[in-house]
Amino acid sequence: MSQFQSVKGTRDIFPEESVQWNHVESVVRTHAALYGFREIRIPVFEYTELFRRGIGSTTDIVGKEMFSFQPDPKGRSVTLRPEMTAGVMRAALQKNLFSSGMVHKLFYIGELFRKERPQAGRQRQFSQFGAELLGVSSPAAVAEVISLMMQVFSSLGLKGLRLRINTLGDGEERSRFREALQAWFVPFYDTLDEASKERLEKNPLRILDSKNPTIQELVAGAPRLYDYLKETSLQDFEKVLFYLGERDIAYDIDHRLVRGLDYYCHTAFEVTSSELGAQDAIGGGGRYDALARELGSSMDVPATGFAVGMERLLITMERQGLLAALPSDAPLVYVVVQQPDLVDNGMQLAWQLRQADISAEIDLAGKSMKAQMREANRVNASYALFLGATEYSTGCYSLKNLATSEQITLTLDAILQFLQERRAQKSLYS
RNA sequence: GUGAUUGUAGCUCAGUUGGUUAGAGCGCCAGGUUGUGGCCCUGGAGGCCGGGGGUUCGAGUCCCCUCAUUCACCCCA
Repeated sequence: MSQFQSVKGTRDIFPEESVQWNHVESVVRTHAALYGFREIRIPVFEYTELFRRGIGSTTDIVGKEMFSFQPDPKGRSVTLRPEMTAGVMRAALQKNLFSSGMVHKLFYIGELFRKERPQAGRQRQFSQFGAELLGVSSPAAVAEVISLMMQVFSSLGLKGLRLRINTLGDGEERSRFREALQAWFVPFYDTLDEASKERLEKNPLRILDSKNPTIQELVAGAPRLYDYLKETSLQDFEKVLFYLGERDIAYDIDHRLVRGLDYYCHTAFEVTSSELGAQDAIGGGGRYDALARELGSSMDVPATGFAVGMERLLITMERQGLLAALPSDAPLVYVVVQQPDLVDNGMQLAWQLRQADISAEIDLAGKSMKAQMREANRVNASYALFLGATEYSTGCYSLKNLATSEQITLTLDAILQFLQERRAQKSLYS
């Protein structure tokens, strides 16, 4: 259309929307602090090898969705982060955070990049917030992570979200199950669709959560991972469910839930929203005890984490009408100047208001008084402060409440004091 | 990567079987007595009808290509 076109799958967030993002982010920060998670910020790109090893080379993300490039002809390939977990783990290992067996609780908010075809709730650049609990892995740790995530949702006012949860067992249990599953599907090979055939080779577990109805019918009769779990794994899962129950967190056990990333084990979970289209997963996570080893660590770093898609979260909030009532960023005062020869004084006045912590705007384009008033109305200012010849000579200013049309005339000091009180009240209610 | 969808003013959209200066609502700007907005009234600015090629006396309307959008598959947050 125009010569100005953002890259496919990317978008701009203008001020009206930024208010919404800031709101969500501040709720995230507040609750993370409540649980003792502290923020980590890591690079937007990493060596490609990190993701290949961390996420798994059989996954679509690594196979075909990474933005990779070579910054220097002889250098190593690097990749725009398609997810956060591998990077967070790398950072922790690099800093040797676990030398004394410590536990680290970290959260993040940041942009990710995946070269997928854009559609509703899916972009090539998107944002997630999430948390990683590193250094210990236990049902208690899983419960902490899930309840942080769910508490953010409920604090934002979200309703009707569905938490699905499952256990994937440990590596050994999973590989026995995997073989059994493969063997079971072989006789039905010809009835499988293309995608499932490929999965049968690479990652048979993922056939379980196929969207294809005929595949789903087939899956109903397939072996269940549960039957391959040892007592300790089952008890581990039961304990997670126990904690969730204690905290009044509703969940559905879903045996077909298989997370797409290779590093998960034991508990895996996903939160979906019926408000979204086909891309209905708003957040997900699980335990990934083996990730550190996969990345080459010589010691075990058991861990649990979750990630939530900001865009999908905001879409859901929008559909539930949760974005309308957010506090506005409108100025408290709009300074209205009567005559051109008073604009310098007006500028000074606006500056004085701001010095007193009162948000103030003033016309910068030499507009008529009527236009200035319209502008004051348009930016939704609470008050108009008039500066004309009378005010200039008397030192008393007229302040108009734009909602009630009431107008008072006071000295500048009195007005500053009045507005500071109003500002305090305003922030109390917003 | 596959399949479909849409592309006309800042925004949401109309544009009849192809036919003279392409429209509406909202928004924007300016007026409606001299120092005061929101409502109302009047006027105004703003579109090579996504881009390129073709058919035709003539195309926003038909055909092809291209770019972009949206939705679904795949996969995932």
